[in-house]
Amino acid sequence: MGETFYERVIEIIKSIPPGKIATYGEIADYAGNQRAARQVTYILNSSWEKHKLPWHRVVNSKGGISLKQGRGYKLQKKLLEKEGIIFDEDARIDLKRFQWFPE
DNA sequence: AACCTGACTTCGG
DNA sequence: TCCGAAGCCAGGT
Repeated sequence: MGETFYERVIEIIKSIPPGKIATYGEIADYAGNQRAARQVTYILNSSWEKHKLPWHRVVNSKGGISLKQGRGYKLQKKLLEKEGIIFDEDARIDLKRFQWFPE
């Protein structure tokens, strides 16, 4: 694991396998600061390209996509569905079935 | 240093 | 279950 919260967040996100998803809060938790979920979004925004992060595999605690329509919402949903993830009629993912947990 | 903001979360009614 | 409010973190201004 990396030295800083930032590095650990990067590592964790990179290790989320295809077909699985993780939540912002969960990632912040494993990275060492359970209350820094919002910071995870910041790291995602600023560094997903640089580290080639599978950004689409990160969703909110309700199992839904937080991006707004017109700002990546459709793309994220499409990428996840392509990996086999299923959304219910309320556009939510069944966390019990698809949530990934680090070792 | 103060204030605003966001791809968040938790909790109470 | 479903909001709304309040908590929270840190970068940008």
